[in-house]
Amino acid sequence: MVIADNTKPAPPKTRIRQKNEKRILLAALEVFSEYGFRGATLDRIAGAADMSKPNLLYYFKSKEEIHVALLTDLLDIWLAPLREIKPNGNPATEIGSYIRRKLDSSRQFPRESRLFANEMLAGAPHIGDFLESELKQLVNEKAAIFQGWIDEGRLAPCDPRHLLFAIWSTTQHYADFSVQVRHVLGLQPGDVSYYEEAVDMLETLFLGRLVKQEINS
Amino acid sequence: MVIADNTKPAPPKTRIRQKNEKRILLAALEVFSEYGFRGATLDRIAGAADMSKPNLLYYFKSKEEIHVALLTDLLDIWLAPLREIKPNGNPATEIGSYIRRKLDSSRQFPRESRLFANEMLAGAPHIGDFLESELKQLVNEKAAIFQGWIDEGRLAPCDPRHLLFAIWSTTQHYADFSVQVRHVLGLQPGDVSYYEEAVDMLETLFLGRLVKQEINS
DNA sequence: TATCATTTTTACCGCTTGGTCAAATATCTT
DNA sequence: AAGATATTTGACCAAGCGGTAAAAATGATA
Repeated sequence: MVIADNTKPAPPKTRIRQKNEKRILLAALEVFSEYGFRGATLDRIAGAADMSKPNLLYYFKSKEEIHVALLTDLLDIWLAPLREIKPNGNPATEIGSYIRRKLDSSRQFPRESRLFANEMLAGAPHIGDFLESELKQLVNEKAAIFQGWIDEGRLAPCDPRHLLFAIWSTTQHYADFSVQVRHVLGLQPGDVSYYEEAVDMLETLFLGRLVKQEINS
Repeated sequence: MVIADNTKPAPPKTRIRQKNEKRILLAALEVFSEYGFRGATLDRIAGAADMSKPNLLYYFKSKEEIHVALLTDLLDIWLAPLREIKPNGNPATEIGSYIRRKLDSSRQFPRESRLFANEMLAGAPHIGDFLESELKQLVNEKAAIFQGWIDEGRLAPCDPRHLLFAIWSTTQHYADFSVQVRHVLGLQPGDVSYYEEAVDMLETLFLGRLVKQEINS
């Protein structure tokens, strides 16, 4: 659905404009995701985009406008894996592939994930509305699917929303806390060889049985 | 072990000094945990401590000194639950109580958790050393315990370090992403009634069996 | 109460910040 | 090539930044 925007008529997208807006957003993503909104500076973003600050402000009217543009793109990326969960499949398949999609997303869009994390840590000042409307609704929708499986005895009784929290946190951890992961595992920056181990671990955790049952003495 | 510090002789801790240092650290924790190091300002911290900026700088020589003081306290809090894992117990008990300790910590020290998260997101510029020495060593030590259980067949084969990642992320999520949790669950700020559900979920996840086995057609 | 050390305030500094403006330059169209 | 348009630049500004210096106020001590 395209909403007719009755704001200022958007300037025509020339070749140069398209290229430079992309460059700016990429640079801003890098800086915002590392330092958060307040910690990021236009000078730094302009520097990362290899562009003068007034030139940058020719394409985006303010720091906030850049941030909003990034967050807007981000929300689609963030929601996409969740939207794909279908009620038809069986729990193991659906949850398993959701985990893989989220893990893929962490690997492919680590900076977007950190941007999102920064926004959460700051108390979601820009996307609070999104959280309590769009996200909440989608979560309830998908939670209903899980609840159906629970009622059918195919899933252990639990609050599906907390199950979603667990999937989000474990998968996003590899993007948001990548420094920690790298240091503990002894990996170089950019090395994503943790991926297979992570998939194995999370499948064992969510789909298998981690701890064997023991008969206590 | 107390190390003799050959730095400037520390000023005597008067009543007033003790009280004000505490006030400053508390205010700084609030501000740093919300905006990160770069996004936090001395004016804001001074304001939150209800104190003039020069007065604040009378107690701490620089913004960095306050940050370091906070991070130092933080690391003890962060490591404490991990240190308690003992090789004697059985997997379910040890992992279960570790989860509960971490979840308690998230509930009791949410700002410390967010401070830590902010430092990670920024690439751990101040505690990188800690990560690749003290933390890495402790993780390896505890991972060896888990590995022992795996070898004995009491724990599913997996990389214990990734198991630790999963525990960290799921428990810290309730502090770091509390805005999201609150919005999705429809809770008021400060409402920690999610706690029991979270414990249940995580125990089912880590100690029980989430998904029932099904015979595929 | 006089003396001294501690604490607080006022005024300020140099630098960085987000952002503006007009002029200069490059690009597109005819 | 000329004119219109889109882009880039350099000079600038007010506010905010981390931090300093010195005086003023407060507290402890004798």
